Amino acid sequence: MGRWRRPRQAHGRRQRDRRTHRGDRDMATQLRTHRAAETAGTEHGTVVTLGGWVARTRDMGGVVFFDLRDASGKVQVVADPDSVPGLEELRMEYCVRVVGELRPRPEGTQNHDLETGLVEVHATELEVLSTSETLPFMIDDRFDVDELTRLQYRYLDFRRDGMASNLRARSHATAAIRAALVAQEFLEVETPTLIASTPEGARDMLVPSRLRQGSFYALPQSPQIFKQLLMVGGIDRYFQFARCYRDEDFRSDRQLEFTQLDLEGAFWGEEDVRATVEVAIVAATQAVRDVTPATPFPVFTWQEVMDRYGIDKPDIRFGMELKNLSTVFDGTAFRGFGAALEGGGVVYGINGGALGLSRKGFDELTETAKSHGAAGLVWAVVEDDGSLRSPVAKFLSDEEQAALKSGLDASVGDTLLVVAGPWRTTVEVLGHLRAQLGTPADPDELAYLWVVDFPVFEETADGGLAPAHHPFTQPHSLEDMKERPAVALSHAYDLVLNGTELGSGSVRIHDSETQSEVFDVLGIAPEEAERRFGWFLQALRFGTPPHAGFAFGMDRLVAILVGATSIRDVIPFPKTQRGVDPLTGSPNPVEPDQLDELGLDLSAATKAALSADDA
RNA sequence: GGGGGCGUGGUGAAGCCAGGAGUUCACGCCAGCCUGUCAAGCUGGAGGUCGCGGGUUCGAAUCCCGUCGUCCCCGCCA
Repeated sequence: MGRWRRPRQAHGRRQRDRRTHRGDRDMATQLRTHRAAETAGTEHGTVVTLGGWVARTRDMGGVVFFDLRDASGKVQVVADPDSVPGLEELRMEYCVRVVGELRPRPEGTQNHDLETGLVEVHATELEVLSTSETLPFMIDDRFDVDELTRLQYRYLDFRRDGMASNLRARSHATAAIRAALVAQEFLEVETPTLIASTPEGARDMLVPSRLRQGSFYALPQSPQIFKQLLMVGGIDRYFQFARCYRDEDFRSDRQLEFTQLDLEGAFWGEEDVRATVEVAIVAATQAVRDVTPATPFPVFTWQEVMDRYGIDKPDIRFGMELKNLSTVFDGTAFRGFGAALEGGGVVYGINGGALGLSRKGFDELTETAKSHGAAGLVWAVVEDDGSLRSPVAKFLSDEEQAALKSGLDASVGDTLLVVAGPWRTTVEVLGHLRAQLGTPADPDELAYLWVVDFPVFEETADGGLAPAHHPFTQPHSLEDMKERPAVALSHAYDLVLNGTELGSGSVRIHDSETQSEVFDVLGIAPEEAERRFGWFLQALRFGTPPHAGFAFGMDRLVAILVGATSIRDVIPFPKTQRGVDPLTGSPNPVEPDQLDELGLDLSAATKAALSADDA
């Protein structure tokens, strides 16, 4: 151990300092003996010293109450202004130290909404440790505050119960995962955050090099290659809470920098990965929610979730599954369906339940469907007499209407939504509608699931094929990949929770021969592969063990576990949608000298924009 | 890159559609009263360039155009 010793803070008891017992009143003064929440279990009559913030003052004239809040909770302090100087000057969020006797509250004045509501501290001494300016917002979750203001004063936001408990939840989840993995003999290994840029994937965050001007580091989008090198190096089981960086546009569940639990194991296949990730997820869920999700999590193939839910990250807390109605409309007179079927397409539908939509509502749904690529949307409402009210009812035979109703298990009042077209587009359109219309019966339910057997390629906007995962993913079959790329599958898998993709992983390619061939099929020329990944291909030539791994987003996981609508609520200092930290003002322009040192010069347009901002 | 919501004393909102004096509500702030409150209560007070710029109008927080900020969504995120 070094010579720095930290006072032990566990259970709120500060390690006793010997000098206090000698009666020193200077630096050795014990600033507090108890934390606020501990007063509930402390013997009446004890003289306690508390340190914390003035949450609320209630000045009755002859007697003053205030709530003293610290990290553990709150306790009421009561005092007589004649005997305790400074009491009437107290304002919200003053930081104070209070000495007083712990007493039971008089009969009838207990506060059962407060954990410490049966006691109160009768103050004999009050010291204002520091005062507070008028607050920009109330330290009280009952008041909604604009998020920008919260971010500008994030340190005050932390004093509010919501953020404080989110930060605790995150810490507990992290600690639980670490403990669970260490118990399974995983090694926590750090990997660099200044690495080489590779063009594929998300946009890299770049850091200019001073020692090699004109060259740049990239911040990692993930520790992918490094953890594979650890496997080559015989580390066997690796994990890391890895900060990752992707310079793409923001969403409520996306930030420039985010944290993944990254793990990898040697001599592993898919089942080993799933079992281990489940251990980590269960540990985190228990730590935050105090519930134990059933394991193993359900496993779906990609094909199955697309066909049943129209999305690769389904929320299965509610039904409303997609149904293939193609056979129902085989030979139909309705051209909207008939043309799609004749063109090799499909007809799928969902039962939206009792939506009670107006004509305008249906128009909006139709717009949604079209914006996701549908030619149109057919809707039908089951009337009291069992007939269908629909713009296209007159084109559908009685048999087709009956089969539509039975195919979607429709009851009176249900709204049926039907889309026709190419399979992929059709299911995705319905998947969006399902996600928009469906509501889980129990919003607290946690529905974890695996999606496996992703395709190797996915279709791009211009009809071409692009790799769906990173190029180190093991395909099911190299032959399929070459000969039937559109349907070839890979050993890639996702973990999904309540309609959110938590993370993904894969079985990796572990020999350079296969890796080279995959690069080739992915359209990366041998020379290019050698130039960019030569060192990695070289590493694979030294007896690489089969290995597989996973990474999931801690921000997303904790956000869902605590019920936050945005990961910003579980990130201490997040950035706004424009990538700005309103508290510190990052990113900011730098001095010309700094740029010179890096061999950089800003474009004329950028300089002009900067000086315009200054003016 | 595109679509949408929002921007009004320190804070949160209403006012905007249908133009007529910075009007209102709650919290906070300042002063006073009050001995059992706990989002204390009562009385009084201070505090705003209605994000910014332009336009329409006799007159703009309100209508129009632009711009900035923020949030949500599409694209993007191997």
